[in-house]
Amino acid sequence: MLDIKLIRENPEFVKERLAHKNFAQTGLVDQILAIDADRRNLQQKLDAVLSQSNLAAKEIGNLMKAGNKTEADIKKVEVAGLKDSEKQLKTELNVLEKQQLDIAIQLPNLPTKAVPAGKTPEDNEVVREGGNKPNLPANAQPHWELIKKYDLIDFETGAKITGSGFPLYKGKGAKLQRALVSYFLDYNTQAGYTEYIPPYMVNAESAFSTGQLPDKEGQMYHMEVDELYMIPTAEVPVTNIYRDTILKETDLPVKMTAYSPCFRREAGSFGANVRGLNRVHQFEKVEIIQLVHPEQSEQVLDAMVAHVEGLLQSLELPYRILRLCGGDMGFASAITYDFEVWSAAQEKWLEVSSVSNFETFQSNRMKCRFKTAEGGKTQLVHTLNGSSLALPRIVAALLENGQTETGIQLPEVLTGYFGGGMIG
RNA sequence: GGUGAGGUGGAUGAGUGGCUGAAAUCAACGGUUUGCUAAACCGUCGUACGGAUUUAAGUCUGUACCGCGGGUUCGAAUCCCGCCCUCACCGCCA
Repeated sequence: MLDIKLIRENPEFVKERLAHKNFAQTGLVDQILAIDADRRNLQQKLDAVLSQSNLAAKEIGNLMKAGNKTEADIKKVEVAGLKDSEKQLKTELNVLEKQQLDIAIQLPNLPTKAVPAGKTPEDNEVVREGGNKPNLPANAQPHWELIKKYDLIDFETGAKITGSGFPLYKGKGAKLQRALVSYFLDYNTQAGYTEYIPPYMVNAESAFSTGQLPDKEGQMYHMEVDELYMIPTAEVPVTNIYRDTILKETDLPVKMTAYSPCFRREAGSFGANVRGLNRVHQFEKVEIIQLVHPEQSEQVLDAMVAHVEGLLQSLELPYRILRLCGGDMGFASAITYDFEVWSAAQEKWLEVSSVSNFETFQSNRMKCRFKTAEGGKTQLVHTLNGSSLALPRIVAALLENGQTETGIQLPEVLTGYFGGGMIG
């Protein structure tokens, strides 16, 4: 959520940045300003009335104590008139506050100046590429064939148990998941991230704080009976650890990592893009999250990008890093880097990580602040997060890129976790 | 699911209608003392939304908030109603 003070003080800047994000309804900015002005005006009136009745109540109390009942009764009649306008003003104020909030939550985060202009994925900027694309034999197979060949995942039975997009991992396939999760968590904790196992369902308040509600309502599984949502990412429960808190400046940065299954309805997807592991409703992911001092967030973002890049390098996968253009970025993000790995057999790039700086967008919703060491002022922290990493497409790339005549060659770094270097 | 108890500031915890935005203690922060540490002593120590003033840090000021929402009353942390949550015991269960 954008800070109303920023909108108030710099509306033209806000509009310009929203346009950069390809957000059409810049008229909302003028609307919210008008409502904000009315709201403040009304609050002043209400406060004045409340102040009067507070004073009157005190006087009545004193009169009663002095035994002057007649005077007190006269006062009471006076106050009765105030109560009516109090009630009316309160109602009006509530309406305006609600209207203001309604608009505020429709406004996406502002992109930073580093974000390239553009509307579609084609406009994303390739920051750099790394790793080597393998030379596969002519008969190289896509991962869904390899999965069958080595009996790693049973999609059909998963569909029988639950529905399509709920993979049933089996044997070495299951073990590879476990190996990857363990390796990723170790890699993250060695970099100073504290490991968590969060709840996998969250309440509406948590989903609102990180920006999933109301923007992505339809993308989450929703337990209506208990009014809970299955998490689409560990980002939601883990970031919410610090909802409604005021940290000390010395507590920053807070670095957290968590493995969780992720649940996504992805109602809109179809076609070849959903083959195999390319797009599923339930998948495993290890997430990294940081809460940092606003002055640090830019360089922390770079550090997190480097962190994820190092992880991909250790997996010996060919990858590239994209800086997303304004139009392709998420609602809550100020700047996002996407990581893609090269799927050799499908001959296309698969997104495996998304690292974002949300600046104060989430913390403003969450009311996560810190007190400065000097002056003791409270201000909003910056939040950042990224996948480190999402498993399915990593597995797809590992299988496709590692395929040989004799089996699938895994990167060296996994052999200890997997208990061997080959599948097959 | 049943029964009982309870939700007050960072923590413990007092407060049953006006003197309470809230005692006290602890923690934290600043200072004095000290060779260093500790102790002792002094001081500071909630948040949000507004307003005034200041170049600004700030200062002054209004309102709201004692789990959440509503009600009674001139006046509510305190009384009433609904909801949520926590704890204990029982039941069920990995």
